[in-house]
Amino acid sequence: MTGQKHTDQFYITTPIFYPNGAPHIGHGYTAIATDAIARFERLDGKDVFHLTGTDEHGLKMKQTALKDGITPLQLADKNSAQFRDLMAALGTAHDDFIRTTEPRHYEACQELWRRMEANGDIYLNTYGGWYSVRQEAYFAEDETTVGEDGVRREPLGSPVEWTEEESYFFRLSKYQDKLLAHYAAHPDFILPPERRNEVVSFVTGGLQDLSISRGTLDWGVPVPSNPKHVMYVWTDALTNYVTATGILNAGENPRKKYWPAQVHIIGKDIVRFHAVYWPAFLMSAGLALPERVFAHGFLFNRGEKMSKSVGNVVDPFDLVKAYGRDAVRYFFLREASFGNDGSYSHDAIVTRMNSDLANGLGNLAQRSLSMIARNFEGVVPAPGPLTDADTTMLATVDALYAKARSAMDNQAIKVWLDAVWSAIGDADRYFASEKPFDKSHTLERKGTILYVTAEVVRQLAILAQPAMPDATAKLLDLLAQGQDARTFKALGPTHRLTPGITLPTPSGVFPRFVDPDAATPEPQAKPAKQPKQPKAPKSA
RNA sequence: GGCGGGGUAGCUCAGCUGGUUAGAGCGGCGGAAUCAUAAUCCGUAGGUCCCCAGUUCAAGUCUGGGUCUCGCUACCA
Repeated sequence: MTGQKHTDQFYITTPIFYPNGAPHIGHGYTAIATDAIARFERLDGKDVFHLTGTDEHGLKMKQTALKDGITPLQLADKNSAQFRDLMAALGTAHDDFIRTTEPRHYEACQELWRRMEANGDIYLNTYGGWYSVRQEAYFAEDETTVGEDGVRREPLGSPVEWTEEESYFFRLSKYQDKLLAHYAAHPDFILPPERRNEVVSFVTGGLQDLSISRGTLDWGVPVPSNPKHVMYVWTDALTNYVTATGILNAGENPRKKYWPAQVHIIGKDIVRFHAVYWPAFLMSAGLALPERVFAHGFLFNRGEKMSKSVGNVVDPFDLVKAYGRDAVRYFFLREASFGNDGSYSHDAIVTRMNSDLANGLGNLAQRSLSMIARNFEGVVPAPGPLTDADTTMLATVDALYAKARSAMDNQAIKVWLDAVWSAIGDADRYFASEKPFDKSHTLERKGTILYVTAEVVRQLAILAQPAMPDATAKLLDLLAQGQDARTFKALGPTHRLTPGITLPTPSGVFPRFVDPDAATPEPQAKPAKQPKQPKAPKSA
């Protein structure tokens, strides 16, 4: 394995989301995964900078705004706020939320442009294509069809005509070999490997120069040397990662130290932009390249792609409302291997909630803590001599950090969680075989078993924090752990649970999910025809 | 067409550089236990590891062929 550099800084980004409409589950998935990674690194002692935001320029925004009778900026304001709300609902702890309509971003984009231009990589030429006046957009030839009337039309039916306009081009072709050399020298630059293969194959096939400005659009960042042109959307959008650090802006910025980023988390649909265009832009501008681009897969609703026409589009806010923030986070992170596609359904979520959370971690905590409460008046017992079973159990949980760390070196989120939950199973077996409830035990032996179990729960809770910040916080409260005792430094044999401390009255941390209606359908956003049964246990 | 992934127990999937009776979770079935949120533990379910042919003392794990499936094959954010 080839982990990342273990510096003390960790700059991680989500893609900036296109607020042309309301957020959907895919946005939520990316945000949750990125947040879990960021939290993990932060707990592991890194100086983390977690960035997210919205990408607000481009033709689509303009068209939607026009249709709604508002300005593009008004549309952006409205929808960008929804993405902020989503982050809040999911409990992400990002450090900055960037909007591409902010002045700092204009400044950075224009500076990047100037540098690429100064390096001789930008030139003016004509861009030709089939243009639809109505759509204000170009279409590839194979997207268009010639009707019986002899008129060529784009997919939505408006006529197109061959149009050529001035456009600035970026000499992408110049970077083919440099990119290939970079991929070769940094085998983990693009993960997972399947995505890397696709990119290498694409680049090997030859690169054409890229049209990076539009003269027919006014909703974007103006080209410095020619304000009649606006930067093409990817030139604008990708730059956000650099903007947020301030390295292309005038003045001091304590975040300048964060570039280059350790990892860009993206969906697999935008790999090329991040793994080809973006590094080429950066090379041209003389900036360092991010260490890694990690492309995750998609989550499908019961294995089917979400689509408005099928009517299985799920609102992430509804999901959080129905199952709770932590459960949704945990499910998304555990269910699918990060990088592969996965699927979700009401049944699958409920199974995870009940099996892994309520019956797993929740039950383990409850069965041990309630016995400490009853048998030791809530005071953590001092362990007596340890048996082989005790030391084995402790060794198992002590080994967890190393496993989690090496998994997360490659953003293998599921591997990390699998390891933690595997230890929960071990702890249940330990508990069942040592039987602290057995009447024949001395009080000391009983206390030892409960001590060991509570210590295991403590470490499990610390390790599970990045996935479920709320529930684990409660769990650590139940173990009377101070804030300073919750980082990964507190893992392992050197930071055992302190005997003699008094614990609060234990209470359940992971509620069982009980269907209000046995016949509850999948978590689909229903077309309004069926009256919806409230699924949230506590909603009216 | 080219390139790249996949096809393993009812379901979802692990199986690294080839090596004893092929694993986990969920579900099903049968026991045990009673600390715990009707939670937990144990046993079991007897799977042609897609098919064919090879290499090898030995292949799910390598080679060739076939088949099914998915992704990429440039300006859509």
